[in-house]
Amino acid sequence: VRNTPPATVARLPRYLQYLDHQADHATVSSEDIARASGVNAPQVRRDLSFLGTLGTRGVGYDVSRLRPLIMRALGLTGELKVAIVGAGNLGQALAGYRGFASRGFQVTALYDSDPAKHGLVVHDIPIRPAARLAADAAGGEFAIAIIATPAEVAGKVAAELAAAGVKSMLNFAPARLTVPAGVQVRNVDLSTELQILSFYLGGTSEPKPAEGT
Amino acid sequence: VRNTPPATVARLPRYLQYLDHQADHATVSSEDIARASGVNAPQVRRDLSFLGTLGTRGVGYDVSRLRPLIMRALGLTGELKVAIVGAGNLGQALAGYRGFASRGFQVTALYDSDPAKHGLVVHDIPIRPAARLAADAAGGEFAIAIIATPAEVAGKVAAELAAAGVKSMLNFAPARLTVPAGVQVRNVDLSTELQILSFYLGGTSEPKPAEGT
DNA sequence: CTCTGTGAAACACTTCACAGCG
DNA sequence: CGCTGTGAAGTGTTTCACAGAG
Repeated sequence: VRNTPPATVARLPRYLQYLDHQADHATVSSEDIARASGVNAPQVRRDLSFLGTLGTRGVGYDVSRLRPLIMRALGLTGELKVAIVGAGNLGQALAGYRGFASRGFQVTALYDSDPAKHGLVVHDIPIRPAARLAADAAGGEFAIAIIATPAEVAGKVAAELAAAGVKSMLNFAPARLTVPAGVQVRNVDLSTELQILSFYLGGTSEPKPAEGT
Repeated sequence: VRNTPPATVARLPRYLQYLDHQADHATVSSEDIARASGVNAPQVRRDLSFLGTLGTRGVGYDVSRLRPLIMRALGLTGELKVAIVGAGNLGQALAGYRGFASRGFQVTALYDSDPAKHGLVVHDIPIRPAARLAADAAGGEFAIAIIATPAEVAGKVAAELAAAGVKSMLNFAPARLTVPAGVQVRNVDLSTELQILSFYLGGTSEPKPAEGT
C-alpha cells in the first residue's frame, strides 16, 4: 500500500470526506463516491484497488469497512499533533478552524515572536514564544507544523523546524521553502491560486479541473 | 499559447515569483529559475517554450522580457477584482493579506450575512450584506470570488455566484462545490492537506514533491 | 563554449471495456 | 443482473540528449 501513486493519495481525503457524511451501515457504489468527489467512477475503483480488495461485486463498498481502511492508509491512526507558527491574522484564523479536531488533528500551540502575545489563549490554544519552537519540536510536542508567518521569516522557521526533526510542514507564506530531503512541504499560496484562476478566466479553452494541492 | 498544459500553468506563478525578486535588467538561466522553483531545468525550458521563443541561446532569459510575457500568458493584465465572501476569522485574515495588491489583485469587498458587521471596514475593505452579493457580481464589481464561509452555506454561495456570472472561485470551505461547466473552482482544504502530509509522515517511500494547488 | 529549444523516449496517470464474483 | 477489479489502450507529463544559435 506504500506504492500508492501521489495522485491517488491526493484524492483519498475527498473520498473520506464523502464517507463521513454517510451512515456507517450504508453501502456506496464507486459511482456514488465519484459523483460526490468530482471524479469519475473507474478512477475511484482504480484508486481504491491500491488499498486492496475492499468492495463487494454487484453491491458496492461498505462504509463501515472502507472508512477505517482509507484512514489507515492515510496514516490517520490516533491523534496527530499540529503546531501553528505565527499568531497573526492568519495563524489565529487557522487556530479557530473547526475542521481540525473532527478529523483527528490536535493543535497543541501557536508560536509567535511578539512578547505581547505570549501567554494569551486564542480559541483555547496557548500562544508561546517562538524561541521555544525548536525545543518543543525536538521534544515531540507536535509532528506537523503550519507556517503562517510573514514571508521574510518563513525560510528561517522551516530550517529551524527541519533541524529539530519536523518532517511535515504546511506553508502559507508566499515563499519557496528549501528543506532537506525527507521533509515534506506543501505550499498553499493565495497568489499562485489566483494567478492560475486568472489564466482560465481569460481563456476560451476547456481547462482541467483543479485541486487545492 | 492557449494550449498550455495545466501542469505548466500551475508552475508559471512560481517562476514569476522568482523573477519578481530579480533585477529588471538581469539575465537568468533555466537552471537559476529551476533551483528557485524546486523543479529541474529542462522542465523550465519546456514550460517557457509554450509561451514562445523567449530566451537567448548561450545566455539565458532577460528578466525584463520574460516577466511581462509570463504575466500576459497568465492573463495578469490590469487589475483583477476579487471579492471575499464570509467576514469571519478567515475572511478577515484574507482581507489583510498583503500579497494581493502587490500582484495586481484588488479586493473590492467582504460580504457577510451578519447585519452587525455591515458597514464595518476591515483592512480598508468594507463589509457588505450578503444579500448584495448576486447583484454586485452581476454588475461586474468583481471577477473572482473567494469563499470563506462555513461549509454549510458554501454550496449555496457558489451556486448564487455562478448564476450571477462569476467564472472563477477559490473555495476555503471544507466542501465539494458543484458548479455549472465553465466555472473554475479551486479548493483549498486544510484537512485534505494535512491528511496528505499524514500519509507521507508514516511512509518510508520517496514521495513526489507537492503543491498548494 | 554555453545555454536554449525540442524531437524522442520514458514515465505516470486516466479512461475504457469487460471478465468475473456475489 | 449489478458493480467491482483490472488488463489494455490512450492521454498527459517529465526526462533525456543533443542540435543549433549566439
